[in-house]
Amino acid sequence: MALGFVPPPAPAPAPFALVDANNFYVSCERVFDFRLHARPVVVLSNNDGCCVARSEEAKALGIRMGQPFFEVRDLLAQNRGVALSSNYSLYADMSRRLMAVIGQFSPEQEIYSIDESFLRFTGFGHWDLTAHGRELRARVLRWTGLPVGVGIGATKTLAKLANRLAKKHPDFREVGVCNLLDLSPAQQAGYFAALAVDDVWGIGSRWGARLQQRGIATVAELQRADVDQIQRQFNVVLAKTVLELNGISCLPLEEAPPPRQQIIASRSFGQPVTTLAMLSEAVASHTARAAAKLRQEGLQAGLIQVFAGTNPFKPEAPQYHPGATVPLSWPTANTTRLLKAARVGLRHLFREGYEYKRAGVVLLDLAPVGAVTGDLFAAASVVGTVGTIGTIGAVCEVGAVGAVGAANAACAASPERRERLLTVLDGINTRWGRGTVRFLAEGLVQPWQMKRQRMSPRYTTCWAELPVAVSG
DNA sequence: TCTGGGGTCCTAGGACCC
DNA sequence: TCTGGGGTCCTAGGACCC
Repeated sequence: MALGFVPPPAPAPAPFALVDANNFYVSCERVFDFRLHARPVVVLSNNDGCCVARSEEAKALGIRMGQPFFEVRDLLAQNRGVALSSNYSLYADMSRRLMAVIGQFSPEQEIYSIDESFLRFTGFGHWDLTAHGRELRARVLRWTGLPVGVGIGATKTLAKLANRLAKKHPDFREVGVCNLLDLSPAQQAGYFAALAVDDVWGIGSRWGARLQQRGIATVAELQRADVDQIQRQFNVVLAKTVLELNGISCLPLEEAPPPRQQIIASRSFGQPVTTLAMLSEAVASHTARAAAKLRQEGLQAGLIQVFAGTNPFKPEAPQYHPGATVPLSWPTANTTRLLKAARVGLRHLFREGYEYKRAGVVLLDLAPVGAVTGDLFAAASVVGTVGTIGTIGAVCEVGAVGAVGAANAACAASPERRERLLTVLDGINTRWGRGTVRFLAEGLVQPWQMKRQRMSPRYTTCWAELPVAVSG
């Protein structure tokens, strides 16, 4: 017997695209310096330590992601290669432009990283998404100068995989777009059988090796794997990956970034540090940087962790990697209070007799300003709670370079005045560059600062460093 | 001589409580 | 002689990402 009501077919789930720039940092540099074209180029990590971006020519020389620079210096020199320090002001600004153009191709966009963006195509049923992807690619190149790859699939994981094919596979590399929805199941199976399992988003080398031990070496084999068994032997994350490979969407598009859980600021030193005084300067500098980021995002921290470490690549030297956690007596975004707390943590963990190579701070227990109860005893604490970590009364040892008087005045002043001082300080540093006005505790000479000897100009964010066009 | 930095999530195990 | 069990919270460690 037929029922009177036939439910309408469920709408087809919306497909995803993943767009990302090729060799992003290198491509940013090439936009402004034609001499970098058609030769090996690498961009180095902080401290000019490792290669974190490589041009195709550099990859062809066998230079690996994350490879120490000193290992490839000669090889690069022999091949007319160029190594550049990373220029984050430039990359962040280029990223902003890139994301704006990509966002013109769907109202649903997730900015996933500095050079990657997901799009979702809800209600694009009648569109030729492959052509849409080609137009995106052409417009990004025209408007920003950056080459991108486009992968399209039924889930985020499949879109990521398609993006990989778009960049690597000869069938797609020319157009730079791979749309899995265009392929028959048999064609798709052919490509997936040729891809290694650790080409899948979320599967690194460790799990790749473990999967291989269990006879799962290719993407096609992982796609056919038993989900429950994967969940038991690995975890729920990998089980979701298997579902996603089968077109069942488990990872939603995150258009608004989830609330941040922590802010980390740390650096390796340009040269080893042995004294508490110098370590203290470095930690103060990282704390000030983390605090500025905290305010920029409208957050307060309830906890600060300080850590330091010796050089793990020198195992013959005594190793020490301590950390200390200091709770704030109430949440704050005030640099002076955080500096005081960080200093307490550092004094606690510091031991003589080690060559420190790195230090940093983590801000935790983050909450939006206003979401947490204010300090009931703020006014009284200047005199009333000296001795407790982070009380205002103990903070006034800290001045500021270039604004010493103001900083000290504000330190003892009302909460409103202290807040205003920090706003002014942040404004100056945003306008004139980080460190223009800084706290005395951060040090004047800063001999521990990282190496950065190969920086390109901040072509798009600094008036003094704009590229100049010369005729003739 | 020379080896980055900033994030997230999951799980296991211990502490603690009733 | 004999010593529970379940729940929650926290942390450390391990995995992943770019």
